[in-house]
Amino acid sequence: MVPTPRVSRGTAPSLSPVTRPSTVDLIAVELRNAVYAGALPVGSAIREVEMSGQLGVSRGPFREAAQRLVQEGLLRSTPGRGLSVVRIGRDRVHELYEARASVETTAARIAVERATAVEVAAVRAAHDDLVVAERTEDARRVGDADLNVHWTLVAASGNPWLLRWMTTLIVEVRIASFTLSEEYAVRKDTAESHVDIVERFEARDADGLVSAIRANLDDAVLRLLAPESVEVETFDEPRPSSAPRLEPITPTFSEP
Amino acid sequence: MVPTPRVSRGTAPSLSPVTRPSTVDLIAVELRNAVYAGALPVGSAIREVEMSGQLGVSRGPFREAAQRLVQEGLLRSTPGRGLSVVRIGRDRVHELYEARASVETTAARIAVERATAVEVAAVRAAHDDLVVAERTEDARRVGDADLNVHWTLVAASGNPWLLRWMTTLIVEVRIASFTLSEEYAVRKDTAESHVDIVERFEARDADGLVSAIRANLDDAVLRLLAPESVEVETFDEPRPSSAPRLEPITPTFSEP
DNA sequence: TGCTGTCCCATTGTCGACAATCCCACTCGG
DNA sequence: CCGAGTGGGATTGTCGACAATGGGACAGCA
Repeated sequence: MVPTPRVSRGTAPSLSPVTRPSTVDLIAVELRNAVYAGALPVGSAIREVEMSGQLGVSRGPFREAAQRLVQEGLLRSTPGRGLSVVRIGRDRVHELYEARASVETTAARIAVERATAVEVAAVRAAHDDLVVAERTEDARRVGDADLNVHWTLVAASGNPWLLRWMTTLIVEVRIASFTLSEEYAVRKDTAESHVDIVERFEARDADGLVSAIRANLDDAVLRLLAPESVEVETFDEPRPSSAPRLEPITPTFSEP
Repeated sequence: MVPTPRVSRGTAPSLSPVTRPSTVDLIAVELRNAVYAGALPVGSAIREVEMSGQLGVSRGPFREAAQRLVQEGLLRSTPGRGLSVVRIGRDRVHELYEARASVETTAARIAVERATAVEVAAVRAAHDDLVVAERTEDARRVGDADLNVHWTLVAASGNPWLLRWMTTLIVEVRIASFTLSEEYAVRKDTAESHVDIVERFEARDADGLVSAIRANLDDAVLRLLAPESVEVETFDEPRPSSAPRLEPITPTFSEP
């Protein structure tokens, strides 16, 4: 599941403005998760009737939500041919990680300066999850937890722009992984260096944290581009369910 | 007019894959330009029937294009209330420029390393335009040219992610300007520091270039947040035409 | 006079339908 | 046997229509 930014009202007035997600929001989240999870294979075409049917909505709202992912660069829209999941091949990995490093290092410096105790704790917690996940040897769980550490760190910066970009980048990293592994595999991307990241962050050591992040990302690029590393674990069953099944959208009136 | 990224095939095979913009693409560009030009005032509601009518399309494609801008953060969609142009007030300017600095400085270092001669020349040309624009004393033209220098520099990095973000950031900077100036003004941003930027870039001096950019952006933030600076020029006529007029979409089969 | 409740209109959210386009399999001719 | 031409089926692109929601004006009551 892709972590999604939550609007956090900084101060606490007596009443905070109520905000509910639109149907398009819900569909977009569902779609993004589907791409992230590999339920929609990279490069594959997306049939609107089928998808919108599974979500329990008509093609109209579905197409609107899809355009959001097109803007994000996760989907591609070819005029007469419809939608398809993008590929991120070898040639683009370097640029992807340049962008990712830019966001993460900037966020790191800001977070070191301004993060609250609970935000620091959140990063630590995300790292704990990663450690637990690593024990399961489940490559996908590890990948999720890995990315979640990075996402949580960016979230700790409190910068909405960086967090928005990071939310998309996470999915693109996964797409790159899928693309390079030739058919729906998730690299077993265990990284020692995450310990450094969390420790440098807790120590509020900006330069050290940036270095740790850079090291981690460089390592990730190497693993990704390593030709058929043995460190890769492939799933015969690419998708959670054989058919790309999306949860139906129900106008949830959720209680906080 | 907002500069839009052009897909540039790096190598030159005998034939490059033909690609044409979808209708949604065209509408999105038109909408983005309208926001950028202030034709759609910040905070104002957007009436779908009116807008789509002016563009000569039905509400369907228009709504799809609008969702792209929602994803960018330029428009806001409130469930029962429809679309409106976002505001970027004092409290968010700092974060906006943090994000902008991240993109621009990263792009700068990459561009210094990898930019070709023509890309360097493009930045120089953009700067020349700025100098010319400054002579006209037209605040909006100066603003356009100013932002275009920065955009061209990011484009010179060749990184699609950075360029995509920059394309949105430019509009958000303009939105911030509109929001803070209380009704459709464009700050007269004299650009001494732009000379440094171009010179450091031409000299391929990465650190110097980054410093120049930082100085320029810090200066811009100060100008923006300076309470009612005298350096501001306000237009009584906020919009190019009194009614937000959008160019009709014609399925252009454009020749390169 | 000030507040509450109600009605109406404008606008949005959603859907189904039609036409245009594209892909694929088949057929025909060299 | 291989290529181009052709037709059918499926899918997308676009539109108009209907129901639902929200905002504002007006009337009623304390």
